[in-house]
Amino acid sequence: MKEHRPERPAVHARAKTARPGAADGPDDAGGGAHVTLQDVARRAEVSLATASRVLNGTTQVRPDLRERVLAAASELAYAPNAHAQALARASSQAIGLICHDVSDPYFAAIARGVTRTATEHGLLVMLASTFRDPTREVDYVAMLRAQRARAILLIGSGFEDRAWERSMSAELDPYVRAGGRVAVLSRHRGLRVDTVQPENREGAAALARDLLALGHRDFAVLTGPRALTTVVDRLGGFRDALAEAGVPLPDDQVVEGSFSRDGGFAAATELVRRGSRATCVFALTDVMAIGALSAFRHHGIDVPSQVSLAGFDDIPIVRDLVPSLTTVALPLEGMGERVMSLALRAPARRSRVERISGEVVLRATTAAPPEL
Amino acid sequence: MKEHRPERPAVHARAKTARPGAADGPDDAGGGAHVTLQDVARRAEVSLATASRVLNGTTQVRPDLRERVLAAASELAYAPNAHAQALARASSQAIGLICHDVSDPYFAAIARGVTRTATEHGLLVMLASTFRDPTREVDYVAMLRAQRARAILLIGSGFEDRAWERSMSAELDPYVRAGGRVAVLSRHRGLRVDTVQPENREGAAALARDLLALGHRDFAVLTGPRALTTVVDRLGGFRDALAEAGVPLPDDQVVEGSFSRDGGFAAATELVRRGSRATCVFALTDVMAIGALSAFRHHGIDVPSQVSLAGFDDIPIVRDLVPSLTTVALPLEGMGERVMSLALRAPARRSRVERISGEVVLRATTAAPPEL
DNA sequence: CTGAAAGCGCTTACAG
DNA sequence: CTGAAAGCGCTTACAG
Repeated sequence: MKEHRPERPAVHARAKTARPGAADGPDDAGGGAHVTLQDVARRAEVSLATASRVLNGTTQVRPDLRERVLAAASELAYAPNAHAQALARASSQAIGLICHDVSDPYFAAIARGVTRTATEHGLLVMLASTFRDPTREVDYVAMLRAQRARAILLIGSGFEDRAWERSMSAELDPYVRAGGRVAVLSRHRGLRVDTVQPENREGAAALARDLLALGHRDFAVLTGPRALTTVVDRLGGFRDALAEAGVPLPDDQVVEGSFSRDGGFAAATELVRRGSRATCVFALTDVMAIGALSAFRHHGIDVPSQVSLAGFDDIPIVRDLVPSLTTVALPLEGMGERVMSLALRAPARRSRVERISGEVVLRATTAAPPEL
Repeated sequence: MKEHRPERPAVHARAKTARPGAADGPDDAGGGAHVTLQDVARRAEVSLATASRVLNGTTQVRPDLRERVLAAASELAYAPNAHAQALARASSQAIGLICHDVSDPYFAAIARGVTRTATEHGLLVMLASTFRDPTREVDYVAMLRAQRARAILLIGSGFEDRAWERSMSAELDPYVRAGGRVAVLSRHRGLRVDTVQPENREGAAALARDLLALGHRDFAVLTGPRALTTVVDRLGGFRDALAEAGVPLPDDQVVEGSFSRDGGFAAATELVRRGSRATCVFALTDVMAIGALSAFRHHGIDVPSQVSLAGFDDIPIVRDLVPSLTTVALPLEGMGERVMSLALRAPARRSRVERISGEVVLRATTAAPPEL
């Protein structure tokens, strides 16, 4: 195909900007320049405008010209420069997805829903993992804003922190003002953006009631960082439902760990160390519950005969655990689809909130409390 | 901040291109235009060039001008247009990551390594899940090429299909010729690009030998689609090692399923249905093994006392399974870092191949075969 | 150190 | 239906 390479125009008004790896001339062996629409037009012997029209299918173009353009594009393996298109059209084909960690099954399932929906709309997903660093989260929003992403999706609990909220708003507000779309999952309403909101409080309360019905009266909770809204809601809902039944949840029965398998392991271990006499333990997320399950096993404590254990989320793997995990099921993949769809809809006068209810699923990690 | 909004120049050589949501004037309530460098320069009363220099820190700029530019940018909440930058600089800040499914723990772990490394280099990751559709894979490469992604990473087994190989090369070759970088994980060498190659064959062979040492002589294998190179290598390595020990692997003891939890469940069920008398089953991936474990349990077959089970990959969860899974451990996150790093290095004369060896980890799903 | 201006690769009203 | 040309928002040699 070398002989097909069109000549660059011999005369430029001024010298071309030198670019690394963009050598012109005969010795472009390693790293030639990209083929441009101009190249295609020249080879098809039509104007730039015509070539553009053919390739975008906007207007009618005479069949023979059309053929020539298509042939030229294919022969040159032309790929339009998305940046130039984005600039000229003032819109991009990408959306941004910010989560804490894609390798966490919870986010992975949601990301699956998001990417599938995005693909259906011909959009590309730019993925960012913050690893729970608030600063990095703000930085990513700035990058996505620079990318003129069509929408920015914030997945995962926000931080209860005024300073963070301010700097986040400082990025988000101008983005929205300029026409950007923002949708979030599991956030406090402080952000005033379209939201998909799992009913954490209600789900945890329903779980508490089912656990009480099993006969439990001594509970412990494995929580994540208190600064996360999800933690506040799930813990609050659980505690309130217990209180309604006249069952207290002593402070020393609430152990904090990170929202991870190891965090759950550590928190459960700490619980054991404290000599907890809880007959039922609620881990605020399934991922923590998995760690707790391992910790109990490690300490020779049988689940559920000695202690019952419940999680929250219903990530795919927990069905296959032995014993299978009791949890509050959330339609994770569907939630991903919902946030993406929400962000694709025209903005509303006031922010929308889609509530997602959780469903308690009693599996094998919970049973009646052991006899005294 | 409304009063700070700089006036647009009153006179244009011709009317501004009308853009949806880009209204000028007083009623830009919903969806104003983005703030541009021009706006910043005007407010700081400097030239465009100076504003650009300050914001990029390239050249020295007089301190007072510098201050003014910085102040203006911050007051206007300026975010540079990455597309314009990409166009002017002829390079972008994004890399593309193509995998089969992010929500699969195997890919999730690798994606984690990739994104972490990308972040360290200030790069954004564009993520695409193909859900194992070869056509979609080629389409994504085209999109990433259009985005002028700095690098394209292909994660996951390729397809043994001439037609697919051709169309993939048709996209990849011009991309590489134009200076794009490509690195792949688990591919056949046909693609001639930098590769991180887990030693599937050797790992499976080592596993076979350890299983033989345990006393097993009757094996079965749960495979994925034969068109995947990973399947060919793992199955081949396993079978060859058995053959070396004079142990056959009958064709009817090799059951094919999809590379997923459900595929593993189905394949194991089929094995049971066939009345297999294998004492040891090798699932080609951990994800399949998880499904198989559930299937055996479902059929009342105890692992490992009645049948031993082994997987491959060592995804994070398998340590927490009960019984914990015997497998061939691959440094998944590290592999993600390696592909990303490979793609960031200058291209070599001939493609590099980094071999990653797997390590057999005997856990609780394997034991000596039951007495006859 | 600073500014005017060309150029990056497209799209699209405007005038045939 | 087609082409010449402006404009999208930046960067960066070039000439002070």
